[in-house]
Amino acid sequence: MTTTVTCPTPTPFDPFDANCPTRQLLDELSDKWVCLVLVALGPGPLRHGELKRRILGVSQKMLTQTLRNLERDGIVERTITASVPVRVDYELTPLGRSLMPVVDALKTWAQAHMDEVESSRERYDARV
Amino acid sequence: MTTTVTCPTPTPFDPFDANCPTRQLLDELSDKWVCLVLVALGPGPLRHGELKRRILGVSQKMLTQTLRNLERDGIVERTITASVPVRVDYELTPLGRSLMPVVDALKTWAQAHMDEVESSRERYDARV
DNA sequence: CGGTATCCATTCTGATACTG
DNA sequence: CAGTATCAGAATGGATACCG
Repeated sequence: MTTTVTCPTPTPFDPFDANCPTRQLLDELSDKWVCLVLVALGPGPLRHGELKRRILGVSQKMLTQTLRNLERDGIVERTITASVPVRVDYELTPLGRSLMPVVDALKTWAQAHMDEVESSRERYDARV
Repeated sequence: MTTTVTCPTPTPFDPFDANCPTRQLLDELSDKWVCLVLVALGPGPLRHGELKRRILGVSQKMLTQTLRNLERDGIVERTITASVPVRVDYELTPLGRSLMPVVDALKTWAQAHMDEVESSRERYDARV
């Protein structure tokens, strides 16, 4: 006889497996600019140039590349308004908004614990 | 006359500023292996080899490098037991445990929304 | 077992120039 | 304004060999 157990989280996806698609997705989300872009888009749509000015130090190339990936994943939506010059807005999709709290928590954690991390680094570097 | 306003979150740290230390910290946390290492250490201490077997596809070099960074930041603690051969355990510090829910949420999000992301990608790739 | 050091191919990224 | 194309230099990461 066979017994079937109902599991509360029946996800077959396992990022610990190198070949699971979630491994690659996690990798993509763990990108230098993803967190900042998503947090920046949290309050509402922004144009390319506005994003670039908000996220100091990002190059146009990297910003575009990051936005393209997020658009492809369905996390960000790109809207083109035909005008002269053309206007392009980026905003979070519902999927993107579901990710927002997560990346925002990451940013907030970094801000909240920066001091602790810095003093830990000093201690670490001192004893070498 | 000067009025002082008490702010609930008086963090002067701003990761949108390229020179803020949180920018670099966020960058470090957004590393390919950090999330997996922390999630793996969630349940309890693990040896180097155990971690390597758990996180399929990570090279010894990358695992060591990731662990060193996390140790330096005070997120992971490294314990050496003198024996033959030597035994090295890694475990989350209290600071690291405070970060756990965040990275776990990221991993869980990836698992929960992998299907949506994949179908979005197919749609995106189809219209090019 | 855990770790370091070295070598080397690959990838990444910023700068620059150019298009619609 | 938004974006693409190109190219050279930097950073990355894997493989390998070796140490305590």
